[in-house]
Amino acid sequence: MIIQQLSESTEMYLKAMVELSDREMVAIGRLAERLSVTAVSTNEMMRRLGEQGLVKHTPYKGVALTKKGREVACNVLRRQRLWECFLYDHLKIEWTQLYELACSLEHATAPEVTEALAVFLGNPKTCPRGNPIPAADGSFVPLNGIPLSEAAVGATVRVLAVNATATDVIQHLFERGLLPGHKVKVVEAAPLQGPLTLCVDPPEKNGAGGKETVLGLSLAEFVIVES
Amino acid sequence: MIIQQLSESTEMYLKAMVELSDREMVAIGRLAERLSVTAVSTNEMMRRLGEQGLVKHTPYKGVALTKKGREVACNVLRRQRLWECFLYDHLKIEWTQLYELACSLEHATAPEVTEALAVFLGNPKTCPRGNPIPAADGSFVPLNGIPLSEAAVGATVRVLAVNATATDVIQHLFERGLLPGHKVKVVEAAPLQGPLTLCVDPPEKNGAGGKETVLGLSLAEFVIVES
DNA sequence: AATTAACATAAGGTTGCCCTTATTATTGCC
DNA sequence: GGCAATAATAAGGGCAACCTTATGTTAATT
Ligand SMILES: [Mn+2]
Ligand SMILES: [Mn+2]
Ligand SMILES: [Mn+2]
Ligand SMILES: [Mn+2]
Repeated sequence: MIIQQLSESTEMYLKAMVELSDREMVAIGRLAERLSVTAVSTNEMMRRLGEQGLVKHTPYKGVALTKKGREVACNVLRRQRLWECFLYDHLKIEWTQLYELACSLEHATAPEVTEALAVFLGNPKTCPRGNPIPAADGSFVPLNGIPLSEAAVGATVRVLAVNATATDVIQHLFERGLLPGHKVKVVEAAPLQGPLTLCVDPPEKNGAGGKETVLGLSLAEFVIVES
Repeated sequence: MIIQQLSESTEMYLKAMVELSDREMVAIGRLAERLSVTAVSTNEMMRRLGEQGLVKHTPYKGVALTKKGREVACNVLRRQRLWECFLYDHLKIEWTQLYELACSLEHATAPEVTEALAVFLGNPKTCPRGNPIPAADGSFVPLNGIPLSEAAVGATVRVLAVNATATDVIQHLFERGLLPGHKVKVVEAAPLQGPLTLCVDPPEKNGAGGKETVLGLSLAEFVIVES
């Protein structure tokens, strides 16, 4: 099987699919929204990727990655998360910028570089945003957590990962202390899909005495906490 | 002055110009050849870059970088050579692959990353291929050397840099020991633009007892030696 | 069963960057 | 001064990714 170079666009569509829902079907609309592209463009692209055997599109149901597509997608994830480690640990880049900066590098990284980088970093298992780094063969253990938006009111949970991709969203979460390792107590959930009221604390503390903050439910979806 | 993101193509044209002849005019044909693109395409591109104020095209004379264009070009060079240092010194990537691998990364590197990388590397002045690394403001001291193809017969000179960009050419030169620091004695130059006969030695030696090799003149142009 | 939101598809466009082929212009050289 | 190489320009295309606007189609909801 000859693996030709895939375009940045192609890689981003595949990565978005695996990020949105590993192994399940993804609605074209969700994909389009995530990539800031119209649904028509996404449809076109899914046709092209279908022809290349990277995705399977079931009209009116959604798209799913094929085995080959998932391999590519996981490899993109690997590259992006390895770069996040490097940027954070060695270049001291701000946490909020990691996703965006690594998202450029990921498409310009040859396999030799990816693997040498992994060795250089000591084969890390997790990126600074808390997500697992797929192995060279694409395998990885998915996080065993739930979105903060689904945590029980009154519970105190630890943040495992932050899944947002837009830098302004990441910034917003960061400013409220919502980073991996921090403890969060869900003080209150406003009715009718209203915002959450939270107490957020650094790791040592317990999410009770910390600063209180209000977080929209759609943003809380990006924060993965232990279940 | 708002600096919008320039395309990879644009950056490569500008970089090729500064590599071919800093501050002098470059013939469209030479540029086209270097980039493996037709002269017509190069002409088109020069029109576009002209409209953006990055180059000045004087028909039948050649193209030259504007001040703005040269700034961009030097910044691309900086990124590429910093990456070469990282790939070589920290990732232990093979010397022959450095140019190609760094040439991808250079276009995906934001200013924050470039500067943090420079700090991480200790602000190196030279890349593993021997070329100077422009400072953040674009300034750099050009190498004070001549192409090996212009060295006097009988002379023993030290290699300062290797300027080739095609990996197979770099490989060819590498196999013959033509790397920065090595000593070369020009044993003979065949007449009528014929090949050079060389003795190449590692740094300690003196380019006399080393292995003898024959090198085409067009390849010898890529090897910069002290003048 | 009808309605509606989401989705699919068709059609027509744009932009960037590449190509070929043909024609014209310039320049350096014999 | 004429010739050949080089360069420029014109014209016509291709392809990947995007877009809008319109028109069907499906499926979930009432
Ligand atoms: Mn990306
Ligand atoms: Mn490049
Ligand atoms: Mn069309
Ligand atoms: Mn045209």
